[in-house]
Amino acid sequence: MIRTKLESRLVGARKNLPKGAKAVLEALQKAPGMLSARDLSFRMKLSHHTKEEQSKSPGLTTIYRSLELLTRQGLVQAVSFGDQEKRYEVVEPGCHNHHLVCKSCKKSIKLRECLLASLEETIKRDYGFSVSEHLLELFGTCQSCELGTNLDNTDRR
Amino acid sequence: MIRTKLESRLVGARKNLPKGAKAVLEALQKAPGMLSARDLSFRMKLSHHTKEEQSKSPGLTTIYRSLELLTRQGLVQAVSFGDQEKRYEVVEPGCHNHHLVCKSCKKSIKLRECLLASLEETIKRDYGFSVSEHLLELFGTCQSCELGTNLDNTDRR
DNA sequence: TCATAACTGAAAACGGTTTCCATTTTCTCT
DNA sequence: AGAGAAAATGGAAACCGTTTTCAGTTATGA
Repeated sequence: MIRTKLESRLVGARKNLPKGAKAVLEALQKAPGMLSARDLSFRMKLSHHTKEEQSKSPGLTTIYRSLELLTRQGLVQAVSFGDQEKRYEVVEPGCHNHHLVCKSCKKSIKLRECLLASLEETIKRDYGFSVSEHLLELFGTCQSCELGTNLDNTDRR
Repeated sequence: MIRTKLESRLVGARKNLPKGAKAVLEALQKAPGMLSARDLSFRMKLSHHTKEEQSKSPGLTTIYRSLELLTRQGLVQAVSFGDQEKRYEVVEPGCHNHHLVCKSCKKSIKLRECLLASLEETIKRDYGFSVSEHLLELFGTCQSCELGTNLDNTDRR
């Protein structure tokens, strides 16, 4: 069977990811929240133990490339908070999340559903505009920070 | 009367803006849409005619500082589309806008009202989270691009 | 008018991301 | 298994928007 690598990826999807991308996906799955590329690189190095092993974890370039690939495949979502740095998280294939980001403890809560899905037809009606993508992140204070009961200072984005 | 410059700014608000900030605000008011800092710098230079005058238009540093000041005062809004570059636009003091950004003609339409205002109490109820800020931009295709009737190619962001 | 605070701009630093390019790994077909 | 092609990789450099630094200028208030 003649089939380019690109083609088999489209068929096999996440089965035949390059080694680097697999490693990135795994690291991202283990992570407690969203990670920047640099965070990822750091965590992946730590998860190896000997110095030799550490040198085996993918370089930043590969991490960026893998994130791009995984994002294209819909396995990972890039999240932008309006600052320079993008964060990444694993998603249900093809789905996306929005977040409540606590400005105090920096933790983020995933919204259980996309608030905009229903609004997009209203927009089509009112503005004649077909929405295909959107950016939505909410910032504020989470319950435990508001009540002062939050004892966990982990900066867990 | 003893009053620091900072204090009088808080009182006089937009009256006694520094020269650079005034110029930036004016340029932003004249602009057809959102402008990046670099766009602004470019346009401000063009709006002066002789070489000598051009050298009088504020440098990039001052532009960034002015934008920061104007944003703090609520006269200008920084808009993030999830890419590197921030764009700025004049707003009704203290208000904010969201946009429908056409991926084809790059023009953006201001939403007539904030779609989230009503949702924020739902969020408080469902998640115990108090939203104080949010990021919302919508991307897709505007009516004239969809119908193929858009003859205007101006990249007017 | 003098002293101080505010403002400005050029250049350098910065931080996240992308590109370049030479090397290594993996795949595919015999 | 082996040869040749395609894909993947990593370090260094480039990039790009933004911020900082610092020295000089301008405005303000007593």
